[in-house]
Amino acid sequence: MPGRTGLTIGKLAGLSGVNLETIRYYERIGLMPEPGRTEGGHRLYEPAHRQRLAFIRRARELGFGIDGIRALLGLAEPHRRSCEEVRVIASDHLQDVRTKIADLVRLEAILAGTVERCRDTAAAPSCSVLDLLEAAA
Amino acid sequence: MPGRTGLTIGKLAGLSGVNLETIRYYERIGLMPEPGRTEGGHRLYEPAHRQRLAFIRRARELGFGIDGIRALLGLAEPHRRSCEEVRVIASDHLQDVRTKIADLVRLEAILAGTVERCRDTAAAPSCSVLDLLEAAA
DNA sequence: TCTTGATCCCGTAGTGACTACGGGTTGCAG
DNA sequence: CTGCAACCCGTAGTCACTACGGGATCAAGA
Repeated sequence: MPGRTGLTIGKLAGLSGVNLETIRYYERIGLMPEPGRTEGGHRLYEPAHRQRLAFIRRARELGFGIDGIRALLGLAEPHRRSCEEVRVIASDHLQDVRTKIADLVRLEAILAGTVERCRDTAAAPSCSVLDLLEAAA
Repeated sequence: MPGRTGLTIGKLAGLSGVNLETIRYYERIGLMPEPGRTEGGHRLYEPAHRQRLAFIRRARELGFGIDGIRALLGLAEPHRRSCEEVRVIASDHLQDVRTKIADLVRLEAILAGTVERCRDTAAAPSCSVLDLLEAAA
């Protein structure tokens, strides 16, 4: 009887660094397949599940959204791993990341300059941060 | 009877560039004070509301969260505008922004390198993006 | 004055990607 | 065989909105 093999969800969570509740969530939304169960109904995961979860985790760390990961997982199937399609998804995401960086860098310059002025005029009657926020558009 | 003055919520939304539903949301969560009403119950906004909403909008654009804005609004009261407290909030936020930038820049390097390799090996048997995601931890 | 159509009302539910809670069941070590 | 950790499931909460729906109100034109 091969029913004894497999990791419990808690063990998988510990090994993968993914929250237990998050694993169940991934199952609910169809990102992780339903694993086998013990007689009592506890989930039992096999190595393939662990690999898939690791893939998902790394993709999340790289900032891919759930839909992007779903697409990547589809393309990662052994038989039709179309590098071109994968590259499109990844470079779209790369573009998003670059846009976000540019936005944040602009923000950083504004905030840093304003906070710096604020420090200089610590005893001054007005606050440069509030001035920034209150300035007429 | 001074009940005629004021902007409707739609006008305020148009002038401020803040979504009408968002203005009502700000009122629900206590970020915007309740305005006066017409006899029929429509909101009527005065210049002070418009200024406060502009403040909120600019702070949101700078990435402050609702709680941060709430704190800033408290400190922006005319009598006790403590520049020091304001500076603390703003520089905390600045630190968050810098951390986010650093994370995204790391991400960008990984993605850009991988996508580039992917382009090079367009006809190769494996895909560098998938390799990245599938690599043993 | 009446009608029409734009605007506004309110409450509720949905978004993304989880996280937390609570009350009940199962598994396993001692 | 007992006790308690781990697991089950469904639901609700998070953040900062956005969308929807069915009804009321407003202002302008005929």
